Amino acid sequence: MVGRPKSFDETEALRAAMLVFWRRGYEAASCDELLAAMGINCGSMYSTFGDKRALFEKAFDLYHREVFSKMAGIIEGEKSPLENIRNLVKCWEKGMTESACRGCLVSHTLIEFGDSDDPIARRAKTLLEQVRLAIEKQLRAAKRAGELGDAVAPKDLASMLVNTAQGMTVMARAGADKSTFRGIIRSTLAML
Amino acid sequence: MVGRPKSFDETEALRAAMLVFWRRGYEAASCDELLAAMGINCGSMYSTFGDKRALFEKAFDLYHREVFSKMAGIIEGEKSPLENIRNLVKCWEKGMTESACRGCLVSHTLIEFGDSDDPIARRAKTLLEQVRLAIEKQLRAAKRAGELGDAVAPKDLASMLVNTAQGMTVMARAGADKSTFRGIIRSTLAML
DNA sequence: TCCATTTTTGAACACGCATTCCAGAATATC
DNA sequence: GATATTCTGGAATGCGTGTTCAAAAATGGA
Repeated sequence: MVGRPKSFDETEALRAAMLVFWRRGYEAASCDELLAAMGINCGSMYSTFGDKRALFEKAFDLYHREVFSKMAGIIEGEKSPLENIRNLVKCWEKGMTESACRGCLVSHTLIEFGDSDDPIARRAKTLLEQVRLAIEKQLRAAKRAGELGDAVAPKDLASMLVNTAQGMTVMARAGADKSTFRGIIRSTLAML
Repeated sequence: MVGRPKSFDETEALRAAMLVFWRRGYEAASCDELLAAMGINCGSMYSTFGDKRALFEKAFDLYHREVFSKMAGIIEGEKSPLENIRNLVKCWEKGMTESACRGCLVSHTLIEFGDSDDPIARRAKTLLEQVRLAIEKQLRAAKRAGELGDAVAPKDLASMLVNTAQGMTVMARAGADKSTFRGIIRSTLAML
């Protein structure tokens, strides 16, 4: 390989872009803002990632790998089924009270692209459904193990938990403070 | 007053615009789409409402009056405090399963304007906080009346209920079906 | 040192979309 | 019927923002 070497790390730039999309959503993230965060200029971005949309999809991939894989690991954790779900909820609390990027990129994507038949919307929907299914599976196991009352419907509860996570994205935009999130989490844990 | 009379009903046009904003959000609602729904053209719109932003604020007002006032009425209903809150949750279910415009205009507004110090964002935040407070008030009354267990924290539960409503806006964009919403509602009602 | 190759830089471009503008149309008053 | 006034239609405008492009810069190999 000959020629001028890249002056930036591709993955680091992508991560910086992901953080901007995470905070701002797709539309609101202007190229200027993205490029400033990535520390490169448009030429480099376009030759490396394609265009804004392609960059977003790669950022979405990264989010998928880093954030959702971590979540899947917690759901399929080593403790008892119910304890794993409780840990998931606690992990959400952490994300909402400690991280600078609060909320969820997937929620943003759904709000922005949800009513179109855009492929990225379908991906986001699938992702959500996978999480719901993983939670439901554990709740069923918890029920079998007697950790959960007979009256509880695993599917309903799983939908509700996913819904709670989505809600907190909006609440984060609403400027909800830490104590609000702690209250939401406390109430949620009270069901488990 | 002399001159050519308006060929459209102002309130009806505004309501049509509100429905578009409700479905699409502010940015995604193009002028073309708005004008088509309103049944007028840009000249009439600009002379009547100002510009797109002013139109949005008037639509937000209308939403505030029609949707949130109705909600406030349910919260301060005639039944017992807890029953009122249960009715509110059931009303949400109705909104998510029956209405063509699912989700909440306020949630959209928060997602789009939440991280700016835009006045419209502040209005949306205030609105949400008012609802939370109204719910909390009823939950306190319910607790005093012995309708609610001692372990329940009214503030936490109120935050959680508001959060649930916000979540369903995202879920609606995620194309969640009626049974999903019914499940969420069932799980929520199980706490009350 | 010179060439081939790839990346960087930032100004120029293109395009969509909100907005404006004005000629024409509809009404009330005189 | 003439005039003043207000509304309508749609083409034209302007602006913001994503995208392109060409020249300059940085490397390895001959």
